[in-house]
Amino acid sequence: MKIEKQYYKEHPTFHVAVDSIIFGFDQGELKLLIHKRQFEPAKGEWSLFGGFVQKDESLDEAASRILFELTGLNNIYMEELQTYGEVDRDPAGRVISVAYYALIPAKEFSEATSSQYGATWVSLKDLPPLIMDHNVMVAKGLRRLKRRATSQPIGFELLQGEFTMPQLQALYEAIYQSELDKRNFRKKILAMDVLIKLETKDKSSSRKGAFHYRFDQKKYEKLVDGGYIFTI
Amino acid sequence: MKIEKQYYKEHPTFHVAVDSIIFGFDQGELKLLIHKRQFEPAKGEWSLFGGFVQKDESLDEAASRILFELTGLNNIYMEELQTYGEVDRDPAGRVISVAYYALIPAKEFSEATSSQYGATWVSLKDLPPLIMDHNVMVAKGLRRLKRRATSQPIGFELLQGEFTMPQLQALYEAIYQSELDKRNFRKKILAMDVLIKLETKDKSSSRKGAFHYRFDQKKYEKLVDGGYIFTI
DNA sequence: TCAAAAGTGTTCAAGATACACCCATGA
DNA sequence: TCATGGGTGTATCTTGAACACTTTTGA
Repeated sequence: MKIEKQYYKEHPTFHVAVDSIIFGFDQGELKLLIHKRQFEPAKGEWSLFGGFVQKDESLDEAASRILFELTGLNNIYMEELQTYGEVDRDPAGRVISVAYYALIPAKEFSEATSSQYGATWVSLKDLPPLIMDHNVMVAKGLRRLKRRATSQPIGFELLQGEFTMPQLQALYEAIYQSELDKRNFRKKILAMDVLIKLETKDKSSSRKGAFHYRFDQKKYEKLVDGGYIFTI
Repeated sequence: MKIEKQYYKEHPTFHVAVDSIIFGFDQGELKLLIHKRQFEPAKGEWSLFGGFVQKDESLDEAASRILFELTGLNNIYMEELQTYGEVDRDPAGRVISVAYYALIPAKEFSEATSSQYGATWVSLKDLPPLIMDHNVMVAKGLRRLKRRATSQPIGFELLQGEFTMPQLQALYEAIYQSELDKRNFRKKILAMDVLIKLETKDKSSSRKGAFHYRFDQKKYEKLVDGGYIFTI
């Protein structure tokens, strides 16, 4: 253990941060969760949610912890997006930042904003300038979201629990920023055969009401294990 | 500058390494460049090419530098793949590793092995066990390569310069590990309209000889800028 | 002259797209 | 009763998949 320690010690160490691109979906719009930075530099400016990795946690754990601390949300779908390591990306010192991308289910949407840290959902259409390279991270996150959406039923992550076909369609329209034909959309989604149609209806947006659906997690996992690739 | 420095200093720092998954293509096979580790722990075991990030370089720069130092190759296509940060992934201490994926053009293939560091090309079919989580990294790199290959003319990175249709097809067959119909393959590739057919022939593999092609970089960039998505 | 790889078109099936009307309901 | 959003089927086009023979040439 001595030789290696010595060899490792010849090399520098760095602060490692995690920044999360948190997408949500509300009122027909795709949104991003941001807040005003609590510390210098750039205190008070718009920023992604982030924080420093600690000694006893993995990167994934750090991302989850920070999301929980700042929004109270747990068990959120997160995945690593990209690591940013330009020498001068942070004016206050060398920080290597691992960007994560996360999807907040609609039902937890409002809870996320009740935090003490001033979390705010902003529409992606009018995203303000963010600190440092955070706008670059968001652009990359959006690209990933779009790609994911074409090959995985990612929509279900954003709409956990019960949802209606028109809601699911609106979500995909928000992601692609284009309109879809509702007959073709239904056909494709139902052809995947991973939805359970419920007896209940959602009447919040029409007199007739739209049937609730639920995502059949077990069926989905079976298909994926069997090598099935979703295309939406 | 004082407040922030103080805030940053409350947080731990980490060794940050770069490990490269280097793909090459030779004799109809997809290969990976590895070597025997030069230092403890796990000295002498098979490992990806890697090293520690230094103070004055970005992650991308570190990856390029390390590739150059260990193989003498420059200007190689590299992109970040994923960052690995499990607490105990390195038995000798906490190291966060950024995995890169790289494609070595066929014509530089043999030069890569002439290094003093014992670089060796191994077929992906019989990959030996690698140290730590390097096998996981390779698996992820392979998935990325396959996906990239379906949506970008990545083959041209691996076959830089002049190549023939049969060579290009062999490359895609190696990536997908399945056989392709040569008529359909030609049709698709030529439909992309980014290849220049040359007058010369490669006669190394048949009496008749196969025409050389070259990738039309400018045409390709124009198409991509115009939003075109390649599908192979 | 023949062996060995290069080169070439057409048919068919499946999947994607375009498109218009009836239904249920509460106000 | 009517305005509003929910729900449904068919025809057409596009795309990918399957498939066999001719050409060139050096040995």
